[in-house]
Amino acid sequence: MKASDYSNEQLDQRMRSAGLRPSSARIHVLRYLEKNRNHPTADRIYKALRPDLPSLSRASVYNSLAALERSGLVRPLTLDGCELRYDAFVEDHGHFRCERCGAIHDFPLAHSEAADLCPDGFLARRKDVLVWGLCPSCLEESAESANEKQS
Amino acid sequence: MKASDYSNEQLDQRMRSAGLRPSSARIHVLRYLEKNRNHPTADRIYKALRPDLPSLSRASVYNSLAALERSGLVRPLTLDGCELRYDAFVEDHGHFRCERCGAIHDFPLAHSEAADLCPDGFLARRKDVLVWGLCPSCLEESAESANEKQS
DNA sequence: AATAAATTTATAATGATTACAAATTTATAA
DNA sequence: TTATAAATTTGTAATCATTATAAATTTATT
Repeated sequence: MKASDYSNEQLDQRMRSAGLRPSSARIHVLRYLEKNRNHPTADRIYKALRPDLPSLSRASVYNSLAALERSGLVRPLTLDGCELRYDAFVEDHGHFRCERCGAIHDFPLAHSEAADLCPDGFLARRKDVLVWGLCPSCLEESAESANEKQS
Repeated sequence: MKASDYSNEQLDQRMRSAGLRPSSARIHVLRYLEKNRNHPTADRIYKALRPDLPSLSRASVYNSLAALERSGLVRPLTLDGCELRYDAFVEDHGHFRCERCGAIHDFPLAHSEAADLCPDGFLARRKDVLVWGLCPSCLEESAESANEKQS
């Protein structure tokens, strides 16, 4: 993504073509999500924007996220129990959460998988795939510690 | 599942072999989840058990669910934003939510899909797949109403 | 610049979940 | 069985995320 894509004019245009009034709060929230692809919560976004926008209210962040979601510019996801996170990457993709280090990795869903990921006779519009397990570096570490025990 | 599987002795045994102390609250919660495969929330379970167990507290339902989850006897899932649901069917499977009628359908994950559902180099331990869309009967209805408009 | 409509703000309310300490239940050993 | 220690349950208060609300502000339109 080019730097110019974060300009107000660019975001303004994208919101207009999505049928959304480009208010100040919405622009800031969307720009934050474009720059921070780490699935932040509403509260994290609020706290991050606050220093530069002292008048921003928590409710505006929630309102903006709801509006952006309705227009398809961002999508919600749940990683832990009961807290919504948001993602400006709206194409279908999977999320991998490492049980050891907690890191989240995005991964693509191959077309065949995505198509099959739904029983016959059902029409799939959107998919959320969340996989828990061990990421490569944690796998390596646990292999090493197993070796140490052996030798 | 046989009727005998709901007996206290059976549930008692399953909990013991999972390394869990078979307390009264846990037995009732697990039996409810075995019988009601509709992904109930903690509050739904609490309200359903209350009439027969007037002394049951909401906190015990939460505690029991947490203990059952730790032992792998039930698994949590999120269907709507911010409310945990529980499932006594712990094998990997997908959930389909109809955007029109709201019904939830469980569907199996084919082995190949399940195996591929994770990038190379990662070790998958558990998967959650949630698909939104239209179920067969709602698809049919929307096709009918489209026909009416045409004719 | 004036007006109407939509959005934001600040705050209160709600809903789900967790924390906590006292009371009870469960497991273990005498 | 009874005594004891450990774990669990209860009831309540506290917390955390989110939604509701009404007044103030901003945005789009005339």
